[in-house]
Amino acid sequence: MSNSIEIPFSTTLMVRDTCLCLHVQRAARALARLFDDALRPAGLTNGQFSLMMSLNRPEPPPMGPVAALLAMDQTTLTAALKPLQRKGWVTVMENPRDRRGRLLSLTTEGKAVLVKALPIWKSTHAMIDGKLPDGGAERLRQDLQALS
Amino acid sequence: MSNSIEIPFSTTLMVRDTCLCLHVQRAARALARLFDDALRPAGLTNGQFSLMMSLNRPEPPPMGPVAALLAMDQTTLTAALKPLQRKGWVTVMENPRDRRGRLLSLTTEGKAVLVKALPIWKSTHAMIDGKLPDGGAERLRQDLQALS
DNA sequence: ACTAAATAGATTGATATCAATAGAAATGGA
DNA sequence: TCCATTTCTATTGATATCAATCTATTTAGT
Repeated sequence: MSNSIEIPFSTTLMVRDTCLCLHVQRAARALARLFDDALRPAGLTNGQFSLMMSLNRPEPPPMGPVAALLAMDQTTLTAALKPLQRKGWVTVMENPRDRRGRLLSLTTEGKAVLVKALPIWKSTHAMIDGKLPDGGAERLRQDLQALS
Repeated sequence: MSNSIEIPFSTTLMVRDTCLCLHVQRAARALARLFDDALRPAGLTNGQFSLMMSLNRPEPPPMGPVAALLAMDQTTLTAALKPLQRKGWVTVMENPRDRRGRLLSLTTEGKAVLVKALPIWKSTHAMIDGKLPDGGAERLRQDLQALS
């Protein structure tokens, strides 16, 4: 038979070494683990920290803009809010101006958790920032933003 | 009372704008959606494509090195293999040299799926590559690797 | 050979992610 | 006002992710 079509190993190596999607997913997993480990004493994951920090605003935002800011699906946001609500750190209330919508806000306890997490974020971020050359962080942020 | 401690909004904006973890997670989600959409006709997600491509080797690798290459937890790899095994694209066999371990290999059908997916990857990757300035892709890969 | 330590994966439980779909409420046009 | 459309969110089902824990096997020290 021998009618099987194969991709040469050299092509595999090329894809592995160049695929931006793979490189970003890989870095995302590594950074998530790093921040999850660091933030664990505060009781937060990296995603929960980012979400709660994005809720620390003068006015409670609706879900749509928050999901867009985090570049996540709205259904993902709905799910991500559940554990934070259970812990009493986030409040989800009906928007009186538009009863389809919800308004998200931090509770006093939620704000206290963020206060505890902030210095951890600062030191962890400074650590990974130091792994990049001067100006590398800003360059990286711009490159990543260009992909979105 | 007013004993609630708050983080100033300016700090929130600073964290949002500078957090490399958030920027990488955000880009990871956006890129995953982009490649998932593109690869859907081939029946693969971006992660499945990367995993199967990494199995396209002369010798079937054990799980550990594959998980390390993809920077993912070994338990994640175990779970990710399940749907691919069910579809008959990947074979997981006991390593005769070390009966604790497994050897991963693509089936003929799995290789055929990869062949179908490769041109989709190429065009999609060229498209996002074009969003970066000249030399930006290589720079980005190096910056991301420095974080891992 | 025997046994303690190390290693390779699997399982469980919790959260994260998104597509597809459904529901409720607001909006706009007739 | 009425109805079709749009908008905002929730639910379901599938996969992805990791920590904690477990089993089986190999390796190393004796």
